[in-house]
Amino acid sequence: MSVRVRFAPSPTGYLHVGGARTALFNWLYAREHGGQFLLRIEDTDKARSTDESTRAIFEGLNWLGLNWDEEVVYQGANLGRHQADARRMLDAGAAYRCFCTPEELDQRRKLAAASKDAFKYDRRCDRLAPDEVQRRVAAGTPFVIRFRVPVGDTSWDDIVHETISFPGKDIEDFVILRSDGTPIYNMAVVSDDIAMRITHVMRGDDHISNTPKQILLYRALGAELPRFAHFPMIHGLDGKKLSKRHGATAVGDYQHLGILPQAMNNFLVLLGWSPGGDREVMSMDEMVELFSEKGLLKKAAVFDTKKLEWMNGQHLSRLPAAELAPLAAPTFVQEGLFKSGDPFATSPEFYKILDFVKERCRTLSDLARLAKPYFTTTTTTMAPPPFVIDQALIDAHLRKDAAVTKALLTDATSALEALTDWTAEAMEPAVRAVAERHGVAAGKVFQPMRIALTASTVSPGIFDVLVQLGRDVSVKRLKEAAALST
RNA sequence: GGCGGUAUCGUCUAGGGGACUAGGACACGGCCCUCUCAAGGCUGGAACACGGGUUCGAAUCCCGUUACCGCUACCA
Repeated sequence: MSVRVRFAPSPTGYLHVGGARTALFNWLYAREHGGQFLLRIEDTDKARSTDESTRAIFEGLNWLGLNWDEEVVYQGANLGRHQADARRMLDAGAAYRCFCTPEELDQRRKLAAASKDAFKYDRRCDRLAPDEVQRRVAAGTPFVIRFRVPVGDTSWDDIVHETISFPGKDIEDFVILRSDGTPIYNMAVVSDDIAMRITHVMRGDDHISNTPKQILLYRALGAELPRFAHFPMIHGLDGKKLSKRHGATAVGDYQHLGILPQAMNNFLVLLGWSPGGDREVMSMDEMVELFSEKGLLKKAAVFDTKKLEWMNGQHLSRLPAAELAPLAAPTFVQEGLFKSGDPFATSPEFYKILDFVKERCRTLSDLARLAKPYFTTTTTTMAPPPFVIDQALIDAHLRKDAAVTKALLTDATSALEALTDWTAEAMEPAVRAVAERHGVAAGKVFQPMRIALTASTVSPGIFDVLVQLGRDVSVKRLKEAAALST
């Protein structure tokens, strides 16, 4: 039978990195087995669910490239089936009506807590005489439907944990249908997973204690059991469950921080899974190729953004410019370097700039910042950004030892202008000779030149910068800087 | 409290009874490269939670303890 897995988030917030990791594992598992990866929105908690969250989940998944098969299933649309399944269990005697009110239950729970006893529903309503039950139903007394947990242990062979077992005595008769007729989580999930013909239920291990209940429901419904896999949680740096306190936790946050989707996936896939050996940086294709349930880990992992950034830098510098360009374009648009849809975003000129600076970047923001000085010609939608050197940089690099710096800059410029070949090979000896003539280290010329040419203390090798900028722009900037150096 | 899960450097992890003087990566420090910053190379510090077994031999298997995490709703 073909593998069918699903990612089933509730739309109560943005797509969390933990959820994204669960989605990724499911997606990878489906790809590994040539199966289907389905998406189900668990929107049965009307109070907390929002359309905005649903959209955010779609966006997050799309950005990560975790495309799903078939139509999205909205749990709320299946209310009728959930009720029918609960009803079926009631009719078959696997469940019973419970007339205890939430207030009564709450009180009994508190009582149990006070005497340090574990609270468990005492089944009093299951002992009601049939005619009493009928009388209360006829009288319109509100009731919930409770599942009658059978005696005996419930266990399963978990894909990541191997055998997990729960004694029947520790599972209470749980509610499957509320007094307003809506299903409780476990009921809805099982009903939907059966209807969607899910073969592998793979989720966070915070669902381990739900699993025996769900297994019981499958049995009562006469359905075949799926295989279960429970992935470890992702924690913050302090070892606690990842939350807002830890800063960015939504995948969208990382997208805006300039993280590449493949780097995000690569980082996430290593939280709870290992290909074995020393393998770390992988493309999506390699992840698909390498992924296997064999490497699934049991231990909770800590989300370390430092490593994510490093990972992003690795992907950034390995990606061919043509592939990087569409991912980077939105950041350049945001930085005002060209407008959305500008053909420049797919031009060889842009690719050349990207290849020129990408190696020294960790995020897309770094990329845009470092690339800016090389936007020297008009794109089809924007004029080149104004070239201005920060006053602080001028003071620190151009006006310190102003006389010397000015002479160095002027002489270097003349030497360069005299060159017939505008190549790094021709420039280097010429500029070094200038430094030598002034009796200073070559770096004394290079750094002011760097400021002059890029308005930054950071750039690729200075002669490569000169080549990239071209003769006219280079000479112009050099002369402007020399003028500033007084 | 009850039940369940987990336990290798600060973090992600390799390891599956002898290959372990426990390997790699991030982070941190040093050195090299070098015109800056990255990248890269070399290098330093840094871990098998504890206690019992089993075994000739345990990071690896078993038991217990401890710690941490999760669940314990007419939430999902």
